[in-house]
Amino acid sequence: MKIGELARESGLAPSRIRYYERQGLIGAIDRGLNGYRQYARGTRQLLEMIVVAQQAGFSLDEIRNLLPPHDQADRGRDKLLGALNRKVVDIETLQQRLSATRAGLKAVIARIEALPPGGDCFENAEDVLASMREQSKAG
Amino acid sequence: MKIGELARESGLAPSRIRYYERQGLIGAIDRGLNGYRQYARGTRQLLEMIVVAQQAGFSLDEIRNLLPPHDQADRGRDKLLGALNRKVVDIETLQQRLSATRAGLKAVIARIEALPPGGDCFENAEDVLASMREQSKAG
DNA sequence: CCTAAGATTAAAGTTAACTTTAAGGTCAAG
DNA sequence: CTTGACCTTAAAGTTAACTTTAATCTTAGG
Repeated sequence: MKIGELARESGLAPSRIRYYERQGLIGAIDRGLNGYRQYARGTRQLLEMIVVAQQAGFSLDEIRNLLPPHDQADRGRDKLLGALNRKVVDIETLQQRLSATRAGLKAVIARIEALPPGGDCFENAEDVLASMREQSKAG
Repeated sequence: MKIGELARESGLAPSRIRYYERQGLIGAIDRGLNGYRQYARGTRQLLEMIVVAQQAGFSLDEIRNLLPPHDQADRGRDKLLGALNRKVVDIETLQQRLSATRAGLKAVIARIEALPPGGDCFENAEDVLASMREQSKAG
């Protein structure tokens, strides 16, 4: 599979795929006699994992450390499992942060709705935000 | 309150606060006779809201549109409520995306753990990721 | 054979979100 | 009245994550 096809299938620009390669995210790629990159079937899934992780707020640098080494297959399996499990924990952390944020926002909204118009919103939001901070420490 | 004090209280660098002002995130600030910025009490909360929104994955550009105009107080109240409610929706969307991601990861982990060592991880992850994509469309 | 589509590289350009720098003005303390 | 901490600005520098450009090579089709 050449880069153009992989690009169409994954929805990523070829330049982006080459960029990820330069950044060490997808390892060394097989080359045909002409020098063209030849991708294995798994690469599309790998790219998707990268994109998913990015959407969850990970930098490419973090993702590189999260992904298994591209060479050794079996030592990679254990590292992959460890990385995936840590990633789940990271996502759970993020979820808790979002829950706290959402709860805080809802509290702020309730306060503002209960107020007579004309007051200083931020003045009244102070303790709400304080409790948000507490909550996020506890979470 | 001068910028240094606000910086200490908020944990943001003064340069960052001035940058937010240039970007229109905190509006025009009162100046003393000496030209120093004089911040109102609410500014610390405003900065915190900005940071929280950033951590939830919003760009400064999105945040600018989310925040109420800095001038009119009462028309601002309604816009603020609208913005906050939309933000809650945004957070809920993100939470759903994260849940889908987490579920997908857990499924991938279960698959890999069930495999005999030596196989091609990505090969087997294919339909798992397919179902992840379904889930995120539905969510 | 010619052409168009698609592959290659290195290097430069872009955008967001800041920080750093340079050159200065202000203010409280000794 | 000078020193040091803090403020001001405009402009330049930084980092991440890409994209664009330029110059060249390969391959498939009429």
